Amino acid sequence: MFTQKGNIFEMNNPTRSHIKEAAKRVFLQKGYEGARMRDIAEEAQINKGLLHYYFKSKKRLFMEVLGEVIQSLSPDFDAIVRLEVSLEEKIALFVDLYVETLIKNPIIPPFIVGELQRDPDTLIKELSELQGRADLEGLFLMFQREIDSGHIRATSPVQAFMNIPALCVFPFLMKPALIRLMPMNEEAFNNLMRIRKREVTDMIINSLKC
Amino acid sequence: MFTQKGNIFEMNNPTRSHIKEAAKRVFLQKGYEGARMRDIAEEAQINKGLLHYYFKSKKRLFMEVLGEVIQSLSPDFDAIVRLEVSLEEKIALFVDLYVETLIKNPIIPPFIVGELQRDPDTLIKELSELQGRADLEGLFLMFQREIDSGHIRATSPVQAFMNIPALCVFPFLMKPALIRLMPMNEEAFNNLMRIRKREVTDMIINSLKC
DNA sequence: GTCTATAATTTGATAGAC
DNA sequence: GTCTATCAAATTATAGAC
Repeated sequence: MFTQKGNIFEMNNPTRSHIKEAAKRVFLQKGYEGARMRDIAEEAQINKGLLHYYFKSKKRLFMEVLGEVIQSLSPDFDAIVRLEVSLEEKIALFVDLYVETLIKNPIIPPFIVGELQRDPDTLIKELSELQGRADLEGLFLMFQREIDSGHIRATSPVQAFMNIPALCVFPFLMKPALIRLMPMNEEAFNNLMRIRKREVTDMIINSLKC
Repeated sequence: MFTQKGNIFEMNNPTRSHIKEAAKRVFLQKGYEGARMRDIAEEAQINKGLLHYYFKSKKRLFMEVLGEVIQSLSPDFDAIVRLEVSLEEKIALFVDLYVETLIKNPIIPPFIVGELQRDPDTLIKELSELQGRADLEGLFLMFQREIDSGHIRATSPVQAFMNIPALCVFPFLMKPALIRLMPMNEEAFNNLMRIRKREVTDMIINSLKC
């Protein structure tokens, strides 16, 4: 019959989704190995038995959470690719979207890095099912067009595409170190990242000049 | 009397250091939470009892391993800073050292990211005791001199110093994804990173031009 | 020092009352 | 559905023989 798993039924099941949200916070913070079912029950302010009633096992609960996290990872870069603006503006928009998304979800990067180490295949599988492969091709095509028309220098797209995430995400991975060593608070860090947008955008654009 | 903890006595205690090396491999691979004392015993090909005989507890064993990992993180950037070569060459040397170190120790970055999330204060404390603070000041001084003499544009050193690690380390954090999505093997990945050195060096130098 | 056996604790999972 | 009580398995840690 109707499974309780789909998102469509989730709103009909406030307790279930409430637990899942609590689990998401705990898993994102502590990772799969570090997270305890007890922690999740406390975070959701229910007892452990109920966790198993709704999700059967820690693994299954985690898989559902992972699915949702992956889903949320796909803000529409598509829209930017299709915009009728210059490459420079597109890059600026990419960087802006990246940094703002990271400011909203600062603990996703270390979580992804941890999962990539613990169980890469499962994570990759979930990522692949995001059907976002087409977008990537669109990106490559755009890139090639720009090279052919002489707007940018011929360069490896793999290398180039790595640079925006590298420059944007890395500071968030080092955030616990940065805020302690500077030192600075959450807000100061976010300000630094917003200022950094310009720096990153300029670097990327310069690196593509002929 | 003489404690067995110091490095001086370690060579007199081959079993102990042998266990520690095994523990290092397991902790680096699986992280503190994911590592099992049983895994470590198997890796060292001894039994669990002996682990506690030498290290008392998992926590203590981990702390010793962490200390050694942190120590190994300090290849001498100092020497490069002091070299009598142009800033451009220094940057190229930095990038080269960074990438080659990462190729030799590819699983350190995700380990550090994990620890930075799990217990940042302990990690930072260990890092601070590396007495490497002086070097950092030297780096800042060098940077400021270059700005004053007009060789590079005035820019935030915090931002600038983040860029080399970001561009070098990030691909290693994404390595499990990259080798599966391309796909490529270990050797191909390392080749890509060696080719990337030039790309990164150029980006950094360009970003500093007036 | 090294091993085997076992204790003590933690943790994921289940059973059953309400 | 939700809770309490409990179980079974896993995991860290210790005791004691050799």
